[in-house]
Amino acid sequence: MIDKQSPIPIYHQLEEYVKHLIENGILKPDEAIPSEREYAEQYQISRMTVRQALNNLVSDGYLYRQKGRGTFVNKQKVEQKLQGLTSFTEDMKERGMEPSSRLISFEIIPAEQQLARKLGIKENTPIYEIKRVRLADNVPMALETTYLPANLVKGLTDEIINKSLYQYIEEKLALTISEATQQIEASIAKEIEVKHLQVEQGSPVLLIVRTSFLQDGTPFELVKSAYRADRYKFVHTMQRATK
Amino acid sequence: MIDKQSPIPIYHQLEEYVKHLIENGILKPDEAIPSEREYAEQYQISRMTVRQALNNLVSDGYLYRQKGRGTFVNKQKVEQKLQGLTSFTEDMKERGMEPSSRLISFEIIPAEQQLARKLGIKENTPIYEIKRVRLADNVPMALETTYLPANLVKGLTDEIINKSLYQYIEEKLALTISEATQQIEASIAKEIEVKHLQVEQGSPVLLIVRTSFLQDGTPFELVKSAYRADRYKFVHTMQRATK
DNA sequence: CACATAAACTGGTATAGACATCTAGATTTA
DNA sequence: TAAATCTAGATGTCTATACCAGTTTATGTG
Repeated sequence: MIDKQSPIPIYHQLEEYVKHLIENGILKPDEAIPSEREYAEQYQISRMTVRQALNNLVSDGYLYRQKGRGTFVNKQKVEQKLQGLTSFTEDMKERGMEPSSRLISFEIIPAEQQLARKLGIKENTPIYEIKRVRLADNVPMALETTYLPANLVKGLTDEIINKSLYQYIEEKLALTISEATQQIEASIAKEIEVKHLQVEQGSPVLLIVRTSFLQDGTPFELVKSAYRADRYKFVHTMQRATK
Repeated sequence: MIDKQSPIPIYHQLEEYVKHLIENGILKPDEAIPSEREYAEQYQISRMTVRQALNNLVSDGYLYRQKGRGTFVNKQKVEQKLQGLTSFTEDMKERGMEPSSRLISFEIIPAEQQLARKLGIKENTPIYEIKRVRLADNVPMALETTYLPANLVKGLTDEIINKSLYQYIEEKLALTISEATQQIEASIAKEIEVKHLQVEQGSPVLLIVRTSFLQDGTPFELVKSAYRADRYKFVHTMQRATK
């Protein structure tokens, strides 16, 4: 199991071995693993070397320690999943629904001041504005408006939009979205939302404004969505920063 | 600088000291810090202890190492910040407002079915229920209800609640919250919210339900908050998972 | 001056041992 | 029986040392 002659560091070998046991369910969640001294004894290695291996697994979230008790296996992270940064399409599929779209409008307009600022471009720079009703299992779920700087995303057609905009962006344009910020607020459906979402006047809606950034930090798109509050909850998971 | 008699571990003292130098710009990005052997010599501590301190700073992103060259200061991450996992108090301070609370009720009740399930306890297990109006700059911002299993958090008094619940939990009880999931939805203010948030009937509110987990995955608290939609937007940042 | 080589650094890996602190269970004591 | 105490074993901290493997710099040598 542990080869002291190998050029691969011992701590790394042990690390991979224990990780393997966890990922294959041989060590179960909340089960105590052998103590540091046991590992050291069994493989005839130093306890500090064992600690180096286990510490790495702790910081990777595979294990947790309890002083005086032992070291235990963590529950398999439900999902490393895309921490919320998903497209509508991905999001709905995740929820077991069938996503679709209905294009309302698609045009090139000059960016008004606020929009220009958020997209990091000059005022009146041409941008695409795409308005769509987003459906899940053929029921209106959200009214979505996407803004894209025209210079970054050239040659957009309504055909592309109807297929997969994100796929086009990632594969054809070779642009990678690495980060996004979202603002989420509650509001009352405006007239256009009442109409397209088929809700009563005075109904609540969840407004989500997302700005996405490329790897170099360039703002890339801005999406404003109004979700039917009776059909959609925004769900996400967060980790606490290790102070 | 380093006090060997202190009950605070030496590596932690050194860690805090170097972190301080970085955060205050005394050590600049890409600047090499003293070598491990220099630190060891200067403070008369073992090199392994120095390594423990520096390793922590490396995994926290403050430093990076280059074999044979040295250890260097990382560019300050645009945001180290608590990725959204903040208390109301922290959140409001971040926004430049002065947080405060008004206790509405504080009692021990048996957990009803749904609550029990979400907290991973048996039905009718005693739990604390704490209802508070949360204020920012003395204006009602949210109505918040916190549920805590009584067996996990013993000896809670309204005095503690009025100071800092989280501080009490982390410092006195030595419990660390590592993860949380949130559900965010839009709704219309209910009667109790109309009353305490001082809004009109029919006003929209942002409902946030957060479940927090300890390091071992035990559900620890459930917080239901209703925010005034006209005063509060939920903001967060996400990274795209590296597939 | 140009170039190879050696020396003097750097961080990376590993050892063996010591003592501290915390936990859980066994044992003793009131 | 119940409470207090002890103890074995777990992780946490720390030391002193050794050697390895890269990188840089000084030192010679042609």
